[in-house]
Amino acid sequence: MRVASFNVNSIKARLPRVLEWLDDSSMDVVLLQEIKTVDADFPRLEFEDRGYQVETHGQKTYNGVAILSKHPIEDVRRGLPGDDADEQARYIQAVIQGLTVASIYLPNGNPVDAGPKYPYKLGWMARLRDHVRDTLLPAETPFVLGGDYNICPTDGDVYAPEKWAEDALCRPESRAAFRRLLNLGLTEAWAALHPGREHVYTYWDYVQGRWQKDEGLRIDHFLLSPQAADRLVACEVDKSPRAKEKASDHTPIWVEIADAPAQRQAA
DNA sequence: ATGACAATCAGAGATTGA
Repeated sequence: MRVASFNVNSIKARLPRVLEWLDDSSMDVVLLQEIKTVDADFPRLEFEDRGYQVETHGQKTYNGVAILSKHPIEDVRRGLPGDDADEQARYIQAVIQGLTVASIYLPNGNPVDAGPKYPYKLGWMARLRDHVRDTLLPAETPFVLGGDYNICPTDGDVYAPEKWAEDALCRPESRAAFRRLLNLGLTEAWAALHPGREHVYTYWDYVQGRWQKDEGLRIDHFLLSPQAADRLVACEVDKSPRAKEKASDHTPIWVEIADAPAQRQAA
């Protein structure tokens, strides 16, 4: 099963781009971030016409996540547990053919020095870790958490690390929180399959020809449970959508998860 | 230090993003 993650930076502004990419790629499941619309205004018919089921967790103007799937979607959960007062739509989870998937839009966190945004980011990461530790891992089932993590795990994931050292995407506290998540026993799919490979990006700012100069950041990731990691066969970044007119500033990343092995017969 | 660019809401310009 192929699962992609794509921060579209507004599903309405990006609809033709996303549809043409869906037609060209062969994804079973697509995790979207920054749909920037409420559920009622999500263009679901266009996706249903292409054979995708649609589940959204939207919000007016900002954030918003969604799951598209060619297979039935079960047990949908909206919102990250741990703070009932948090109204930002950044997490949706579901089960598809026995695989738990989540679409994650982790807070950006800038500015670091002032205001609530950086504490909110670190708090959100702590809540995600709690959810993984207390609910997802104990189930001992395969899961993939895909999305825009707004974290550059290492300096090799940044075009100019010295310029970004104090940014919320690169700060030591941000990277430590990301490692704490991995240290629960998760596998970061790209890093696992492309060890040592640097300067492969999933985001390029619109300004100053960043795309043309390949000055980007790797901030979109897939984190896999042990049961999913055992079945991981591929993880790739598809740069082609970023080159188009009216592109998102992100490009899709996808993983291929092998079918579950047949149950071993009792002796 | 600012703005480079894109999107939203609104119907101009502020806010957000990474």
